[in-house]
Amino acid sequence: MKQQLQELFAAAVAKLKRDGVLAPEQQVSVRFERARQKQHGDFATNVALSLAKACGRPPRELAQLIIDALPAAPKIVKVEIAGPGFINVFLAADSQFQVVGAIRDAGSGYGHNAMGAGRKVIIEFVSANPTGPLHVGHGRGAAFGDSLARLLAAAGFEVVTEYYVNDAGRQMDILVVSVWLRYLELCGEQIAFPDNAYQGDYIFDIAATVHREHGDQYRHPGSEVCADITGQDLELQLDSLIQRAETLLGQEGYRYVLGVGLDALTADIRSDLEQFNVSFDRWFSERSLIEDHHVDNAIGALAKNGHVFERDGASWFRSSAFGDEKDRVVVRENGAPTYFASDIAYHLDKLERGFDCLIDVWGADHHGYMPRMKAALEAMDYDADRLVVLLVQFASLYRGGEKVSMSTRAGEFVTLRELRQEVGTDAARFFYVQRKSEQHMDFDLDLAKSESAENPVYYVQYAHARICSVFRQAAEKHIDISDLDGADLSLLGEAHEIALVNTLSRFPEVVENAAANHEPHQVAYYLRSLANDFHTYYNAHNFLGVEPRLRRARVALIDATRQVLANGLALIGVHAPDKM
RNA sequence: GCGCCCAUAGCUCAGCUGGAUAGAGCGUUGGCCUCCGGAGCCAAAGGUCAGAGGUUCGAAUCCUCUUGGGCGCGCCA
Repeated sequence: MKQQLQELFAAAVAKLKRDGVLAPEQQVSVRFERARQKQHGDFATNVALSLAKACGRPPRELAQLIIDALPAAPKIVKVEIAGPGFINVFLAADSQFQVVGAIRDAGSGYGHNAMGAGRKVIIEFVSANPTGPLHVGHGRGAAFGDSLARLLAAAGFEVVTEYYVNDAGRQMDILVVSVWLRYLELCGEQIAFPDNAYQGDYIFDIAATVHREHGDQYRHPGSEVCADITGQDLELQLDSLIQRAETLLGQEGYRYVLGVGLDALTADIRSDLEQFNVSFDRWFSERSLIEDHHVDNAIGALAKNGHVFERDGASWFRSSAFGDEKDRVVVRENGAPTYFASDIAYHLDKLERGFDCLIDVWGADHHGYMPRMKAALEAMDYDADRLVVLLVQFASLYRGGEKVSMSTRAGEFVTLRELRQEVGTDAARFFYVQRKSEQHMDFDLDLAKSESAENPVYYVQYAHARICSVFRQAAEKHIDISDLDGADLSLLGEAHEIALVNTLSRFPEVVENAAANHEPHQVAYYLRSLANDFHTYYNAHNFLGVEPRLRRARVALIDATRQVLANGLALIGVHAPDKM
């Protein structure tokens, strides 16, 4: 509808150009907004206001000229000038109800569009280090990234989702040490477990697996393991323990412990996310990049273009030449590539796989990382704009009015699993996705629990269940609601029906806007308002207990409503239940 | 010190990319059919859009400054 209006008005503007009212070279984009208030009609445009200055006429006079130049359109019943020069358009009510048929025809495809034109997009999100379970902070990124993927797919993009597994580097070493020390405790050794190793209970479970499978095979005397490592700096102590693990376990043993820990943690994360209704097309291993020499190749690509130099025994990428605030190390003095180096390789890999657009969802604490990543793409002759980084602000967690720490090492965080089990996946996802991603978020656990019954998600789901219930009632009471396709929609026209159908027809715009701006929260807000329109209608009118022709029209309308509720909920990964 | 994000009702948040009288939920107060599910509906109260300038027909929205909060500024990941 919006588009039809734009075409009509574009025609009017073209006529004014021919008549010399507007300069032929004048750039004009007619934009329509839905009127916020009923007395302003259905749609409004400010085109006369924005063009008034350029053509030297008062806005209201220009508005009249545009209206006079408008081609005939049966769907428009009235056009009027309002305020300083807005043009308000009033549509014929019966033409608006046609969307009911369109929705029922399109089914689950209603609201989808072709904006993406099949362009390939890869969305990387969560990508939490596999050193412990996901906590509620990760939940926000998961809910956001997954909803965004659904949204972009609905907008005609070819979407692939990926989880980048940081299975290389020091954190993995700390994991090995943590597991090994707990294992040694299980063997009966006296160990002073370091405060800065991973404290969580899940480390015991992994250690128990090692012990169960290999008994005392990796056992060494506690005195030997812990010799000479007291009294130093805590991080240095950890380094010493890592070295000790390497020498005492040997390469094979070390890799084994690492593998057990990594497998257990990634499997845990994966099942956790699946129960959160989030699944990834691929889990991409950082380690594989290093072992397959992709990291070397990426550094080579930078070097080939002359952007790598040596200093202090390390290799540096001259990212400052591309807008970064300083240069960055890619190969350490000890010969090991940095995390940044593998990340460059990872992004190069994504580009080489043919993705037009790379979307990274990062926690806000990584924002300083963006300039160097973009710099790397440019240095390898790629357009940096192909990388879109979306920052998700932190969720500050409160319990009983006090801020809760979310440190993985301390093991004191609230896990996503706990949240899910307490409030449920649907409520949690809706709660997360309601906030736009760049908004700071206060997540009060007590509140989330106590209000879970008040969560708007139930309001929306209830609307869906209620409609399903109407259909069940009809079947039970043998009320005829067949041939909805043949319903005479012109029988509709109550104020509540007009409000409802208006909201229904808005859905495609909401999807397009939400996808274009990467804002899933718009869908959540839309759904609330759609559910509100339905509940209001439900309370004011009877569907089944009216004469058959009107019944058929009304049931067709609520069937379309059910469809849009289901489509919208699907976009944010929330179930649309038949009953609650 | 430098950089990024944020500040809207008592609380948690929207505000359609600069539009008309700033909106929801929760909380508070008062109402609703013996009828398709009351996890619902209707109504009321609640605002100097952090503050000050600027841009223009028009600013919560754009620019500058100030205040207040979050987060960064590693050969960690």
